Amino acid sequence: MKYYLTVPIYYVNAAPHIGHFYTTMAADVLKRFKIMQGYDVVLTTGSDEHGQNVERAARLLGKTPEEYATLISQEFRETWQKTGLLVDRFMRTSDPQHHAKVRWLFERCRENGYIEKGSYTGQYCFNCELYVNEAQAGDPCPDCGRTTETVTEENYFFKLSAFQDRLLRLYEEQPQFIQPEIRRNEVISFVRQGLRDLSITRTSIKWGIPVPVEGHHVFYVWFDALITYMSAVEGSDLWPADLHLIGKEIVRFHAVYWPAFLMAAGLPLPKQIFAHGWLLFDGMKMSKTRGNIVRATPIQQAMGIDALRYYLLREVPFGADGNFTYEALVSRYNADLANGLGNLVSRTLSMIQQYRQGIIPGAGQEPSCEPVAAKAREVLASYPASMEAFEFSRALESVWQLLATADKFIVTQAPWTLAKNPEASSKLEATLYTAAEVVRLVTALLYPILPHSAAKIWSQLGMTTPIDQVRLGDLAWGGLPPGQKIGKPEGVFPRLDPKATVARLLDLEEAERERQDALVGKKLVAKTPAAAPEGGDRGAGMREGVAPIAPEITIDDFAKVDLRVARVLDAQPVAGADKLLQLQVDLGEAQPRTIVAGIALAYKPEQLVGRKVVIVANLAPRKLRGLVSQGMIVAASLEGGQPVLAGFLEDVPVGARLK
RNA sequence: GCCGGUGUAGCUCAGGUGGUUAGAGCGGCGGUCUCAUAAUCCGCAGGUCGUAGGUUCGAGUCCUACCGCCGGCACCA
Repeated sequence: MKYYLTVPIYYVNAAPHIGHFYTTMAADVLKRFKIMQGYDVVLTTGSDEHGQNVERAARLLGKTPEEYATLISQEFRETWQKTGLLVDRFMRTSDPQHHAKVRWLFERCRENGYIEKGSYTGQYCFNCELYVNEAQAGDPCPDCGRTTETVTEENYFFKLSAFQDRLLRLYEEQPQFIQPEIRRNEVISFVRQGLRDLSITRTSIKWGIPVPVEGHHVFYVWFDALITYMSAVEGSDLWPADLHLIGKEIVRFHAVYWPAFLMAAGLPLPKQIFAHGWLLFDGMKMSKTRGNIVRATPIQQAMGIDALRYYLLREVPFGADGNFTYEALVSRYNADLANGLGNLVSRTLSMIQQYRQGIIPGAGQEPSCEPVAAKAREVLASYPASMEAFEFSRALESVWQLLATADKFIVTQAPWTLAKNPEASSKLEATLYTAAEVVRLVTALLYPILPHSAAKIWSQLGMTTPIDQVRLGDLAWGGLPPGQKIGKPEGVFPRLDPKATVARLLDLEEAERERQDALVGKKLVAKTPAAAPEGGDRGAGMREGVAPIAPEITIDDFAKVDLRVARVLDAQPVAGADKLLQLQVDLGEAQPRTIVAGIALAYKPEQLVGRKVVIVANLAPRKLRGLVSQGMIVAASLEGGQPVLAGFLEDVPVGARLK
C-alpha cells in the first residue's frame, strides 16, 4: 500500500535552518513509521525558485536567477542528506517537468471555466508579490508593512469564489482534512466570510513559469509552487497525496486554494493536511533581522542529529508552538537519552556480558518479570496510536515509561546479587532476558524518531535483521531469540557537560551562519527588500532588513506635503478596533483636529496626551471605523509594522512646518 | 470588535462523559544500591488548579462574567 507525504518546497530566499528541518524531520519520522506499518512510502520536498525576490537576489550577486536558485536549492538538498532525512524526490519549480504540469493544470482549470482574464488596478506589494485589495494608494502591505504601489495589470483570475460551498462541504464531510482542530476552525471561518477571486498570473515579473500563449505573463508563486506536489510524482500513481505536512503560516494556501485548484481541474484532493506550530527561540520568534536563527547541522555535530530529533518531538507538542533553547536541548539529552535510554542499554548489555558471556539467556518462567511484559504490551499498543495521531510527544512519553519500568525492575531483581548465588541462576537469566527484551522493543519503536542511534543499539543487541526492516506487526513480547550473541557495548549517548556543550553549540552555530552567509552573500540572508517599482536597484544599497528607498521625487513633490508640529490634546481608543486611537491634536489652528491613527498597540492613550508629534496636515481626510481622520501622524515603521512616533529633541512650537 | 485557543507545582505539561487526600517528567533537597554513562532506585517538593460568581449532595472537570497570553478575521500607520 502506498503512502505519499509531502513537506513544502522551500523558498530559496533563505538558507536552511531549524524551521525547515523541523517540518522535514517530522515527515521523515512519519515516513519511517509508516514503513514500519508496512506502507510503501514516498516523501517529497523541493525548492521554490520563482519570483521577483529571487530575481533581484541573483542580480545582486551577479548571477542569473537560475544560478542563484541552484545554489540555494543545492544547499537544501545537502542539508537533508547530511542530516539523514529520507527525501525521495526533490522537485525544483524551475524543472521543465514541473513547468509542463503547471501549464497543464492551468489549461484544465480554464477548460472547465474557472479561469478568466481580467484586469486589476490597485495596490500591490512587490516584496510579497501580493495584491492588497482593500488598500489605498500609499498604504502599507498587511503582511510585511512595506509601502504598496499602485499598479494596473491584466491578469488571469481563478474563480475561487465559485468554490466556497464545495470547500465548506469538504471540511464538513472530512473533518480530518485539516488538522489540528484549531487550524480547521480558522479555515472554516475564513471561507465562511466569502472568497474573492484570485489573480494567478503576474506581468511584473519575468522569473517564473510563462503562461501558455501569453508571453509576458508568468504564474503567481502559489499557483506554481503547490503543483510541485503533483509534478514531483509525475508518471507514478502516487497522487493524491496522503498527507501534506506544513507549518501553520501556510495553511490557507494548502487548505483553501489548493483544493479549489484541484476541484477546478477535476482532480482528486489530498487526504489530509497537518499544520504544525512554530519554533520560538527563547520565547521570541526566530527572525533573520534578530539574528536568532538556529541551524540543525551544528547541533548534529555537537550531539548527533538524533538528539535534536528527540528534543523537538518530545519537548514540543506537535501542532502547538514550542520554545527552543540550547539549555533545554542539552538537559533533555542528558536526562532522557544519556541517563534514560543510553544507560539502560549500557547496564543491560554489560550484565549480559559479565554474567552470561554475552549470550542472551532464555526467558524462563519467572512471575516477577510479568509486570514488565505487561507494560511493554501496553506501550506496544499505545505508541502506534499516538504516532498515527501526530502525538509524538505522547508516544515518546509512553516509551519512557517502559524504560522506567525496566530500570525499576532491575533494581528490584538485583541481578548482581543473584549472580553470586548459583541457585538463583534461572531467576538471573529471566531478569537479563526481560531487560534485553525491553531494550529490543524500545529500540524498534524508537527507530522512526532516533534512526541512527536505534541502529547502533540494534546491532549491539546482536540483532541480525536490519532495523529498517522491522515491521510493527511482528513486534511482540518474547521475540528476542535466546542464545543470540550480543555485540560490543558502546555508549550511544555519552553524557554531556551542560555549560561546555551549550558554549560549543553556540560556536558551531556561529561558524555555520558564517558559512551560509558567505554562500549567498551577507545581504541576501535577510528577506530581500522590496524593490522600487521604477527606480532601478535602489534596494541594493540597503543594509540587511532595511527597506529600499522610494523612487526619486523633486523638491516640488516634497513641497506638496505639509508636515506640522502638533500637540496631542486627547487620545481615546476607538471602539471595535484594536489598533486605532482617536486623537485630538492642536496644530495651531482655530479648532483642534481629529486624527485616527493605528498606533494603539504601541502607545497607550495617556502616554500621548501632551506629547508633540508630526502630522501630515494636508492629507485628504479619510474615514476609518466611522470616524473622519483629518491627517496622518508620522512614525517610523519597524519590523512587523510597529510604529514609533517622530518627535523632537528641542522644544518646538505647535504649528511649525517641517521643511 | 468578532471567532477560536489557552491560563494546573520553579520549568515543560497530563488530567474522556463532574465524585475518595489534584498527577507525571525535569530541576532542587535527603537517602540507597553498585550491573550501568557520578547513571539507577527510594523519599521529600505542600500548587487559592487565572479571578469572581453560579449550577450541583459534590467542579481543574459544566455555566456566566472578567483578566492575562496566543492565533485567525476585521482593522491599520
